[in-house]
Amino acid sequence: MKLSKKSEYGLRALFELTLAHGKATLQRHDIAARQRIPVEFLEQILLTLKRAGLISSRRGVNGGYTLIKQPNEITLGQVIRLLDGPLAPIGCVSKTAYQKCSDCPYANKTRCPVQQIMGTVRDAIAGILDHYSLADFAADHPKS
Amino acid sequence: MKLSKKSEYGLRALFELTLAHGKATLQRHDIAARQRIPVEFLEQILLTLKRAGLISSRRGVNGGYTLIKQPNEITLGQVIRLLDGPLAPIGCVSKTAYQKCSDCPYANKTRCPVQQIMGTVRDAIAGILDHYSLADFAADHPKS
DNA sequence: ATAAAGTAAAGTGAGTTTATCAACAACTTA
DNA sequence: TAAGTTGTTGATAAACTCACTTTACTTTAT
Repeated sequence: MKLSKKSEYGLRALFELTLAHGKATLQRHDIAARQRIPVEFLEQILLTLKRAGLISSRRGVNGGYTLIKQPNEITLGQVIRLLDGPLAPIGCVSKTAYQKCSDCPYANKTRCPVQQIMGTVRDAIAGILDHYSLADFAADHPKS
Repeated sequence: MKLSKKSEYGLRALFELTLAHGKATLQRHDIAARQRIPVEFLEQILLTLKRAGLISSRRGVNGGYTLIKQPNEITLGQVIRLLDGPLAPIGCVSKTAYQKCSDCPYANKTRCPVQQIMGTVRDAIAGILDHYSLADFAADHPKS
């Protein structure tokens, strides 16, 4: 049930970009310094966020990164799925990346006891994370 | 946000033991066969469940494992914590195994944006898993 | 005594996480 | 256009975790 550093850093980076949204572009070392993230690792993360169309970057002297979508259009759920994979604790209850469990004795037959409760957990997690956007994220922490 | 195989197998094993509760003791290969778990791995799991006082075992010819507590006294949350560690997605929001995040720029200062939302997630997960017992687990699947 | 069963710890191979590094491409300003 | 700054990409790798496996006991019933 763990969130990876990758996702954590990704969220922190997007938090900074949200605070700067509409005001400034941030360079990787700014983000890295403010959130204490290893720069090279951060690059990797920013790259996948860019490929996913969440942020854009400008090279050259006054370059840096900017949010490309509105903060309220990006949910934490999206971000974590992007960086960490499905939210579901177990493949067979994932809605965005369903995977049949190959070895399970209940597969394709009757309902599986584990599957049932984990489905509930998944819904709870997704319910929170898919309804919490970067805008909410930043709104809770106006200063800093 | 993943549940390990260890926890999954542990839950399945306890499910079988719950069904047999009061009726029979189960041997490791019975459990393994019914739930398709590698026997040797299962042993390891049963051992930690035993050390934690959830089950007891008898050696020798007609040995096997039995639930030692009442099914409604064991929650899935307990089991998963035992086998997988804290439910919290991030150490600094765990209630049973709190860990200060060393590198976080918000540590000890103001509230951390990530910490806040992850706290909510933790509460949701724990809320479900700590109120769902083996008894509920088995009640939902009377036959099989 | 012996065979069935559980106990315990260490080992293993594959994969993931968390980075680091180097070379390159592109952009900006002077 | 040259110099300098920044982003892009891919390779590499240490450390760790996962999911078992192996090996070597110890206990118990018959």
